[in-house]
Amino acid sequence: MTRNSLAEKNCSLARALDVVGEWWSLLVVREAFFGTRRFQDFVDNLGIARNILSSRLKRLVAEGVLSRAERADGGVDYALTPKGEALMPVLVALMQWGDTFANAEPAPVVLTDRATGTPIAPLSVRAADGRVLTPQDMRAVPGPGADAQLRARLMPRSSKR
Amino acid sequence: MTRNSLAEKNCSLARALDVVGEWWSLLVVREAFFGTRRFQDFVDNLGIARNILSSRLKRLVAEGVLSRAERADGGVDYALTPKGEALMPVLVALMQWGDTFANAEPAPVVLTDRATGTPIAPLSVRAADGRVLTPQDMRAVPGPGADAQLRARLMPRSSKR
DNA sequence: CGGAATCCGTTCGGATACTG
DNA sequence: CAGTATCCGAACGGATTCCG
Repeated sequence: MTRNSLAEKNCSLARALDVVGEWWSLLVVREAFFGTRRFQDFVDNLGIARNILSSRLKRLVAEGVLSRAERADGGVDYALTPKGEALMPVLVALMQWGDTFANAEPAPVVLTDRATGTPIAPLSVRAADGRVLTPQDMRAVPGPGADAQLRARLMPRSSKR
Repeated sequence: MTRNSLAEKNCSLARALDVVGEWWSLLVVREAFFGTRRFQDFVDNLGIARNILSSRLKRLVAEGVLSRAERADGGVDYALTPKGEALMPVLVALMQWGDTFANAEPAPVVLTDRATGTPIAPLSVRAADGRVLTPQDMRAVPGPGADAQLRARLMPRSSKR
């Protein structure tokens, strides 16, 4: 299995990518964040092919990222579940990185704090005590779910780098 | 153009995905974070096909995410550039989400603060003043780079939701 | 060791048409 | 409106081979 093999890997990142790493998935999730709920609106706003959208929605619903509800008038609403809302940091991280490094300057969309109307802060990785960490400040260590191979790969190099 | 059309879109997220959204890209970046630098090590650690790795490395170098340097002994080193290191929040966000929602419980890898050895904090989106924001606390507004269509889509819905 | 090149099956994704 | 079904070209990705 080409893609699914990723999910089997001993890696949370691969697992996450297996769920939302497909080409349109995160765009669909972002649309949902923006308030889009109808099939047709997704099509119009994203310019996505209908069969692909159908496939992505199905997958996201199956994974519990979106909920699907038929309305009284026959329409169908897709909305983010808590699991889907938990993807916010992922979206924000990607958007901010895109704005900073991969864009032709002017940000098309700005996320603001509803209370103050001011833009949100740049995401930063922090220690448990709140200190902002750089990549050099961090270290990857085997967790409880690490297999032997992974453990061997992460432990030995004491502080080489 | 199938994929490239994404990059043309008026959306930082799409731009970011165009660069690091391909199937192996973020895994490669994560490996680089873990200290992997040699072609063969990427192959061994990720189980990626050599031609695909070659393609991804080339792209990431071209995009300025990785640097490529030939060493005295003829070997080649790939390392993260600042632009690549700036992807850390993206990786962390995905890993944490995967750990929390898409995994069979035990985290295979734990990122720790090198100074204290304790796990890093969960990522959270914050307002400019540091308050933690929920998705409901946020609002997407058109930025300076928004086109007419996007502007029309983001403005009108005053506070509906 | 670090690729480039080729082969080949699978999948992706757009377009279109059809259904309820 | 919300899909489903089909077609088809393009891309992906693995395996293998060859090379400096």
